Amino acid sequence: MGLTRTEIFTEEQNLLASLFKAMAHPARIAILQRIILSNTCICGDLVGELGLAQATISQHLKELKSAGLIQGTIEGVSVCYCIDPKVWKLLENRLGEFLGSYKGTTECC
Amino acid sequence: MGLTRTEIFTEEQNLLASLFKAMAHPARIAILQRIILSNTCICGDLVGELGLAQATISQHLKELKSAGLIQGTIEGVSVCYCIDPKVWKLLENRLGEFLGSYKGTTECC
DNA sequence: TAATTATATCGCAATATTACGATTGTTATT
DNA sequence: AATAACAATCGTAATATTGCGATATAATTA
Repeated sequence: MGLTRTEIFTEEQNLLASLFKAMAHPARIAILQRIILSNTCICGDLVGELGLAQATISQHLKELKSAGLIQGTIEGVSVCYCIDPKVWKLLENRLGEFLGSYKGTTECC
Repeated sequence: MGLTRTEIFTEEQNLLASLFKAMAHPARIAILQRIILSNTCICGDLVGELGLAQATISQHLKELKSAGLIQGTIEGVSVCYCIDPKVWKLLENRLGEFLGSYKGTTECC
């Protein structure tokens, strides 16, 4: 109990859910927005800008990274993060497909 | 501790995160897909089709409903669920805007 | 009215998430 | 080599999520 039964769902359903999950927190949305804004990467700026502790930011970055949404490369003392274009495109495609599959034509119940 | 600090984020960030959260589970993706497929609504069919207990399905439906993604109307003994077109459109717009704000032009770090 | 059918809700156990202080690495500077 | 700066990890507490059996509620049918 208390454990998501991924085995009973399709690859597609699990993939979409995991991508959504990675973005299902305002801090992670904020981080993504910040990275997108200054296309060139960032790092510990986030700690000052969002009002969260360094450990917390680092944890959120880790989740975004393990979902594949962002990449991190060591840049001297700090770490530079940026969007992974490939995964972002995949996200756009899958999401567009999913959302677009609903045509709000006929009125329902 | 252990509580998301929504007060430090923008309306937009919290909204996006909550919509993502509502879809951040394979069962809820499956439910949405199923509703979209047979545009006309459904109900307890889900219990037979997904391999989850009735109480669990009901709980997931509740979450989708409280996120505003679906509507439920009583239809005799059973309940008929369907997509809420307004919220779905809003979702498409906000999400498209968010995802589209990244232009994978220059290579980063 | 009683029985049936379909859903929702309650209560619980297992697991996951969120947040943070403290500590541990890493690299750069002195 | 010692120090400083930055980020990752550890450990922990508080809270949330997931799943299900059992029970409650609501509407139909016998």
